[in-house]
Amino acid sequence: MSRALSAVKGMNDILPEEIGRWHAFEGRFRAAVELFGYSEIRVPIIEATPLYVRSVGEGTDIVDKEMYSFVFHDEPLTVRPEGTAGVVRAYVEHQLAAKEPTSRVYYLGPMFRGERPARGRYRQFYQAGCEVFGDAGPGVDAEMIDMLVRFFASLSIDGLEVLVNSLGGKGTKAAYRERLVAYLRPMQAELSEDSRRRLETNPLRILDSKHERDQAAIAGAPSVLDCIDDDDKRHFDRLLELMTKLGTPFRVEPRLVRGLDYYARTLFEIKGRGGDLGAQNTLCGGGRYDGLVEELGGTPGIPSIGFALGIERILLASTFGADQATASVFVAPLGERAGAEALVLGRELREAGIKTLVETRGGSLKAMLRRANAVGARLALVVGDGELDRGVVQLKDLAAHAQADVTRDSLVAAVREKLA
RNA sequence: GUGGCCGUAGAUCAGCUGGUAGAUCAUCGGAUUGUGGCUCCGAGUGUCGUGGGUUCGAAUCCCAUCGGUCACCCCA
Repeated sequence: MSRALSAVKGMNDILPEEIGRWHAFEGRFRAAVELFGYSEIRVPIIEATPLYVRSVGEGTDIVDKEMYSFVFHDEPLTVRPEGTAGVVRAYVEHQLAAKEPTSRVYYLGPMFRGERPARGRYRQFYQAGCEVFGDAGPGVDAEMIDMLVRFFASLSIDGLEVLVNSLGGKGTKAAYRERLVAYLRPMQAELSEDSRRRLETNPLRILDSKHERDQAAIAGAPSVLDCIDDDDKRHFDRLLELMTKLGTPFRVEPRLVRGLDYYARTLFEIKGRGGDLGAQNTLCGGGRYDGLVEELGGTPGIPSIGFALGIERILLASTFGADQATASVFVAPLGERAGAEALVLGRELREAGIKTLVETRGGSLKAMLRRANAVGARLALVVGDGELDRGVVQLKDLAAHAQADVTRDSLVAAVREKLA
């Protein structure tokens, strides 16, 4: 539909009819991660642009072309494209490292990236994520992945696929990068245009290319796992051992890389298949970013790991039901006197904690009862002149097709009993 | 950002090789002036995504544009 005013491309309204599933998801997510000791942290949606340039990294697509950046009173600002950078900034700024040995936080909220929208990919999209600071793993790594797999399964998402890899720490990451470039350079003529450009800017990303021209080159590329040092290797092997012990399904994918620079060591991604999920089937991505706290000015040596999951994608991939918001009681008044009384009745019921909808528009009784059914009410209260004169209300059990007059005084109790 | 496909009532769609619109569901009303979910009857709504062009005449052809979607890309 074309209107004079419409939402900005790639940004969507979440309407009342859909919000139930969002609430359901949010509730389940909070419950699931709080069980593991995570506490919510809320950080601003706008941060200084250099924060993202330094953490996500120059040469990444996010920083190079997808950020909503602007200058406000001479200050370069960016609407957050991801959640980790802001959380790390807050962790460093408030010196949480000095207050507790490890910190576990989670967040929930909108992120913004100027990509071309498609199913499961929007310019304003919602992520939920967790971060753990101060634990070098690999126990947390395994616990975190297992937590996610179980959480997704509880949401009845099928076809889950867990991919894990290790990029190695700072030193080995750089060494591998050189080795990869040395391998690819001789065959650069055969590579796709994008990959040729990335050879200079971000060679690791070439491994992730689905371009047909790149497949042969990628297949023969040296594996990161052959380049990582002994420490990294021990960490990774222990992670796999723990996941096996937990029974968490996984697949080692040596070509798994991410589009953000801060990752090091453990890297994982969880994909889904079912539901209405389209081509954008990565439900969750995460990994270690051991050097980031120091990079952003925090205490050196504080390790960290985290993940972010895409809420829209989870909603597309799953079938769990919405939180119900329908009214329990529908009040149908006939006439003006009853209309006034209906408001009073409604107030009494709500004060007793009963979800009540008063038909303030009036109309024929037939129409009102139809509406009572349509909104999913369990009980209807019919009030007309006859009832008012007798000091009663007609209490109707919609499912049972039964009705009885109830005195005004005993109404709340009678309704309670019916709903119990 | 590049390329393909699509865009008709609130929703899903029909409308052949051009003669200015229909179905189903939903909505609302009615079927003894106060009793519902089924049934029956009735009603309404559309600048046929938008703008321009071809034509006596376009939802139907052409161009552009916007939006959606798929692939690339990217990633959640």
